[in-house]
Amino acid sequence: MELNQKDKSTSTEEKILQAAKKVFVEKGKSGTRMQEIADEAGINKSLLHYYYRSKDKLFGAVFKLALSQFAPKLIKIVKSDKSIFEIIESFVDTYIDIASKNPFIPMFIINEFSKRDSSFVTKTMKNSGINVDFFRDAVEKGISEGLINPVDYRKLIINTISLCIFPFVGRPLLEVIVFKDDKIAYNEYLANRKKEVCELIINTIKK
Amino acid sequence: MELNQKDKSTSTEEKILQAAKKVFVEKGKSGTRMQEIADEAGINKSLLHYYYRSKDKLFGAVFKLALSQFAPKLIKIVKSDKSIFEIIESFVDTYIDIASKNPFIPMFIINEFSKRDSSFVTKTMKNSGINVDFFRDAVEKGISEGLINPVDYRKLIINTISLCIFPFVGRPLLEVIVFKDDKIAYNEYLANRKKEVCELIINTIKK
DNA sequence: GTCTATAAATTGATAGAC
DNA sequence: GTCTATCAATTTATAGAC
Repeated sequence: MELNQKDKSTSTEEKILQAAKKVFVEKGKSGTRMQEIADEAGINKSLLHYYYRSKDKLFGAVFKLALSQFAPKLIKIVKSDKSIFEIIESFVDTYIDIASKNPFIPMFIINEFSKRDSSFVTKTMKNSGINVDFFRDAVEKGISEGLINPVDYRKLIINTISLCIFPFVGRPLLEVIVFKDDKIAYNEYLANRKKEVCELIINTIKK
Repeated sequence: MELNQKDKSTSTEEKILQAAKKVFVEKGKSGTRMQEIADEAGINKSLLHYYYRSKDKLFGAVFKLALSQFAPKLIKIVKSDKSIFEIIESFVDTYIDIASKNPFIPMFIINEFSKRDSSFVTKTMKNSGINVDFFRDAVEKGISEGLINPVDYRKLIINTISLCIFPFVGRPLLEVIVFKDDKIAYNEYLANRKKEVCELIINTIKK
């Protein structure tokens, strides 16, 4: 019995969570209707409340799940004792990999953050384990060892994230304006993005 | 009489538009209540329908207004016959200037685009006059004149926009994670952003 | 043009049968 | 655990007085 319940992939609770994730990520919190989540999950609307009590709590579970697809792997990379070059390469590689498989999550997270107060952002980030101090240490180590030029670690991480995230967050704009509805061209561009971002960022710090 | 109506800054129609802009930009289309716009404008809710018929039409007017704060100036810069160096510098300078005065507009535009279908994006962009071909021409001119290295104009414009837009779109994240709620540090960073982005981009193309 | 009152539809949430 | 029925509150939109 308990073993069967551990098979969460088919449990109602899990079906709801996955359906909620799909709809919330696509339409945002305020644009989502509980009925649409129930339809997506193929179950009765009452069950949403039975398992998650309220829309707010269900949204909270979805947001946490979305964040957990990115945070742990990226934190591990930044915390490693590899060189700053390897950390940046690995960070860019992993970020673009995950985002390619979940292209709407970056916009979802960033947009919902911008619609809530900063205490929500602070609390959520603290819980996720994200901390820029490890990145700062890796940069300072690279500087003191003479590997890279002196550089502001904050500018470095912001530039790196900017270049990684924008192709996903700005996808609708890029597809129309830059790639003129040629989705193949956009995907080819994405495929080369890792190398391009790494080279650009490394060039700004290498001696 | 007609002269007084031309003074739109105090007309009811204009008061509604400005109030709607404030609320829509802050909360998004689905998160906005007509009552809140009326309260913000200090007028009766019925007047919103009297002047704009529906929430949808009012939103359309706001979106057009928001886009018009960025598009015309940027189009003019890209269309000019200046060198690609000057175009990039002027583009970055102007974008960050406008965004600094309207820090929530970039997120508003990009988010509402991502929540509608691509035909809406295509139609809106066509109406705005935005066209990447002028930028392509300026880049190719720079290449043929031997000013810059051969470079993909699409990558160039995407990298430029990425670096310009992210400090605004990702502001809640940056303030908390990178600047640890030190809003002064964030503003100092923003003040130096123009120079930083220009140098970074120019470095990727100059011989 | 501006207001009050209210219609008409939607939506989050609960009660209760099975 | 899952369903039907329904409540209570909200929200867009309109009718009509002034």
